[in-house]
Amino acid sequence: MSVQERKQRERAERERLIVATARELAEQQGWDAVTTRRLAERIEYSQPVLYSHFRGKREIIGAVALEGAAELAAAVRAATSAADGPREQVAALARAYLDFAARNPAVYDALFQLDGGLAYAQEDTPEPLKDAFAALLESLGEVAGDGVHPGLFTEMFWASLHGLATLTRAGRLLPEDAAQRVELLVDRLAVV
Amino acid sequence: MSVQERKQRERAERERLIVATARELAEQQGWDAVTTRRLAERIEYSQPVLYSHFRGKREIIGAVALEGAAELAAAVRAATSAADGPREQVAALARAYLDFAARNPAVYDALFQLDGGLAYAQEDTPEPLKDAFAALLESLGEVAGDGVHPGLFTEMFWASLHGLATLTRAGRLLPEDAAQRVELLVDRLAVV
DNA sequence: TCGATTGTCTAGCGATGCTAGGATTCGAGT
DNA sequence: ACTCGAATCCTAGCATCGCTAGACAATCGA
Repeated sequence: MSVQERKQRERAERERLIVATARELAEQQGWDAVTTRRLAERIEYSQPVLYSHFRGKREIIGAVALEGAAELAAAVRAATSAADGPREQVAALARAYLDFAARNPAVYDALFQLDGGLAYAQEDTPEPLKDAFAALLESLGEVAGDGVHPGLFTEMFWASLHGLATLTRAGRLLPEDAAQRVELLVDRLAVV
Repeated sequence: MSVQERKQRERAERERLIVATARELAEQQGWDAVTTRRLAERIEYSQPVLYSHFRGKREIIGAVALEGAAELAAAVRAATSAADGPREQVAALARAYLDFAARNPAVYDALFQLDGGLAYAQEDTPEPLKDAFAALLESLGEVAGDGVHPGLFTEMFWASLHGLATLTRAGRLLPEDAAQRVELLVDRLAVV
């Protein structure tokens, strides 16, 4: 039995290597540079090995996305728990979210821009995605305001952050005033 | 001279045909289906003809984006001018914007998701893009609130709309509550 | 030690964006 | 009216993409 277990371990290890390498390559040179050939070369295996772990490139993107969702949730929770008062918590959340998007553009793309074959906003949505939304909800729900559904408010707030993140990174918004825009957004949206 | 003029006209006409066909194909089957071969076949010319009009696929996307920017600006202005009062103008603007994004997903992608090789937020930004932003600014500047820079406010509002548009269309947000989210956004962001 | 199963690789398919170079058409000048 | 040059267009091909079939080798159970 031990032999099989060792093989399973090695296989899982290789799968992590694939995901980590894909992520690394994407952050370095963008997702366009993440081709199955290059990826295979970097992990020092042949192309078909990738397909014994994932159905295709999409699933690899999806795996990076799930990894990123967990990190995003952790980053948001760390930021909010270190802040005092609802207003400051929300501001910290917004900054942490945008900071994550700016620091991990490829991961953010995998999560929200590319097709990773993941289900969103449904029952069969993977746990890390649900949890990332939950992390937002925890702080944002408290500033939704009277009579406003916390989930709906969170969705709207999240969408605003997402818009700022993507437009800024795509060069549609100048990054200089990013901080001011965040402050303005928090001031208006959060009811304290 | 007349001969040359006729040729120029025909050439311009063919360029319009390329852009219109690319847009049509993208709306029908998505941008992935817009390959140079399919596009060439639809316009009943060979592939290299495309490259005598545009540097490559990117520029074709860019051309569709510029066309879309003009339409978006017109749609926004039509909606705001038909509404009474600042609050209702902003709500109409938001609805018109999201409606445009939902009705013309491929054009919206060309504008804000794909790389059309266009410059944004700079001096050499094409006029239609500047004008689309100006259309937003005209109405949104009035509800920025005291001491808030109208341009900055418009950028933030625009980012929020963009986030709602993209997340909804990508299946990250359920479309059922779209209207509620818009109303909430307008209520919070617009100072009347 | 043998046979079967598992694991991996080489080679190749169809499709992509883009381009070189030849063929054809067309207009200008005599 | 005729020829020649230039503009115009197409055929064919390149490198690369995601993905897969089928051959080969390594490994395990008997």
